[in-house]
Amino acid sequence: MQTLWAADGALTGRDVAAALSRPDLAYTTVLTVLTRLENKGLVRRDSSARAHSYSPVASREDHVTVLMQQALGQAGSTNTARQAALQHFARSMTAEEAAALRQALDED
Amino acid sequence: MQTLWAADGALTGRDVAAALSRPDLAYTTVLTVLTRLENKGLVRRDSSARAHSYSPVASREDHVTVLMQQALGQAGSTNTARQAALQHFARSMTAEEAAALRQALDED
DNA sequence: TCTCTCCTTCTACGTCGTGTAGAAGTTCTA
DNA sequence: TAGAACTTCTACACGACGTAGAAGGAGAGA
Repeated sequence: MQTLWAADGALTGRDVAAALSRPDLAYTTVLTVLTRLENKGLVRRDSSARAHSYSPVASREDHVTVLMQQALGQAGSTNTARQAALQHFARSMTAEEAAALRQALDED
Repeated sequence: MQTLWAADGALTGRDVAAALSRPDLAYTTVLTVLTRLENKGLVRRDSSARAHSYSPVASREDHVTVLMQQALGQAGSTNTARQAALQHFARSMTAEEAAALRQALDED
């Protein structure tokens, strides 16, 4: 679903349908999905032009961050629970990811 | 749903129903949910005794880690995409969380 | 101006996950 | 042997999602 968001920038419904890896999909299907994404607040619509154009509300990175925070929320609300979960997560990462994360933490 | 897993250890269906914060729930409802969790591989069942007992397959921390990795997967498959997402995530954390994560990374 | 084309909006249908639970069948136990 | 405790089967409502057709409005060229 969000796969379409790889093509970033403001796109019209027709553009999105064309950029999609699924040419068989009906145009109205794409529109419906875009409308639902808009209702969920993931996408913003510009209705000024005749062909409405859609753009992502948040960057992909921001979106992933929200998802990760939600996942972390499953650990519980206490600090210790969250920290324990983070420790497990840290051990699950590849070396490159760990390095990138460490660097980001140091930059602060 | 997973709220029940706060009470850890192997519990029988009756135990789970009792430990639940919702006394109004029918016993069979709890059983159904447990069976579904088992089908999803989140819970293991021991059918040796008459009253089957259920225990979590993975610790809460492991489960959260899987969820976080899935979320991270939304960033894309390339290293740069994942690292960018991790950097955003790092900035979204509280100071305590960042400290815990840093420590876990250092322990390695 | 009229007609064709493009675009949006409305409505709909099947499927799946989930919350909830009753009915029926099975097995201990007093 | 009867009752209690358990499991299993089946079911229903509901919301999210994927998919798409029908209808109606507006711009553009003849």
